[in-house]
Amino acid sequence: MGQLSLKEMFSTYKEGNGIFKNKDILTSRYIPQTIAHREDQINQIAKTLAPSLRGEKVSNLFVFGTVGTGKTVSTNTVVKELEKTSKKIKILYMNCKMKNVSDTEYRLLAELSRMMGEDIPYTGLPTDRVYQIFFEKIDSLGNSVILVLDEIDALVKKIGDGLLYNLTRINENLKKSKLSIVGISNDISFTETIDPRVKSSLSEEEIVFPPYNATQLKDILTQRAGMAFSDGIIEPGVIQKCAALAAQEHGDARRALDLLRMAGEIVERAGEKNIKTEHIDKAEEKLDFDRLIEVVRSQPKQSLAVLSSVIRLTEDGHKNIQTGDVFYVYEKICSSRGLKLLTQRRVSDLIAELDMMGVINTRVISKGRYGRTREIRMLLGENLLSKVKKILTENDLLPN
DNA sequence: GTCAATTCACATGAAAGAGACCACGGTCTAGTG
DNA sequence: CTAGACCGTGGTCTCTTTCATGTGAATTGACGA
Repeated sequence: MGQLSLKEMFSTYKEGNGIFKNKDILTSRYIPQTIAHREDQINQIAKTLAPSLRGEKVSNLFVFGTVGTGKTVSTNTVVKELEKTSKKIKILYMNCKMKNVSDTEYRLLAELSRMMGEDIPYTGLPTDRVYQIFFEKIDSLGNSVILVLDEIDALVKKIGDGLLYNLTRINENLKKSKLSIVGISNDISFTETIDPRVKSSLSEEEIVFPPYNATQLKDILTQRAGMAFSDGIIEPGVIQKCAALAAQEHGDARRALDLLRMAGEIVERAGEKNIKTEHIDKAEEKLDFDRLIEVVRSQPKQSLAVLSSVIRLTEDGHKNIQTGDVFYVYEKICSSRGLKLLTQRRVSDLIAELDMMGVINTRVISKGRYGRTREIRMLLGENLLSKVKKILTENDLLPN
């Protein structure tokens, strides 16, 4: 690429041919002034947390709802307002899905302590020591502390409910401060998996966020699009289509916003003037594509080797691929590349992980006398497959 | 023909190990006045 | 005397292995009609 074309590219990029006024408004980081169709829920949250203004202990609160129903935004809005209103309230917000922050008890406590200004090393300390530091720090604040645990189901899945148990009982040992927990979860059935004692104390109050329907999504999109895009860019029907697609996906507003933003980016890059409905289709395709490629690219070598085995078997025309077949091919790949050979137990887990990520599709079936196994199918279409194969080639893992 | 027992090929769980990373405190060493 | 290098100990974290147990329907074989 020559100097000039780079320069040209950057300058058109900078000007962005006037599609976006403010792209940030379409990202999930953006917190809108008013949250449409969530007044009831926000009021409920506010009512539950309000006693903290008088220094009283607030009931622990559980917020449910599928992805993109505004749980996080609504909770954050209330909580931020509380913090602004009273200096006696300290908010600790933690997204439990964050990698390397909330993978373990230690890290989570350390991070929370850090939020309160305590310097804790990333590793090396005994966990009970970190507990102690955390307790003491909270008590020393002498405030109402509200701990918001977003995606709390992910936390329990990773490190169990022991931490939650300790947190719910922490008030018994606190002299000056009071701690309340706000748990946010996508998974309503999640409470069934935790210790009943934790469950009862955690869900003193519960608030459910129902999914948005298409009409509500349309309102939200219209509101945001007006601020994010330049006037007259969006052709009629685009918002409707976006809302309808997202409504199919359990009323996920985040998805809807992503679609709209991606459509805008596609139009911007193509140097066109208007967003048309077909751009939404393209956006949907591209979002899925990008996500999957990113997932594959971030996989460790062993996992890629397993994926490579599946691809190999598929391309050789095998139907009904099962774990044993994959392991057989995987063994060959490992020995020819000098890669360390994992046990079948581990490979079985890797296959399950690939399934979770949506790269392959598996189903556990029992074939009677011939055992029980996973039936494995490739999911990737032509485009994705060739891109994935490129990644495999980069890692020298493509058979032959 | 019927029905319970058997069997296969893994799935799934739990526990424990390996090796990397890190903090902390003690000891050693070289440099300084 | 002191700052910094170095070492040993004790801790966590992630990935993995080892051992153990579970699973569901095709197959088998005993039994009775």
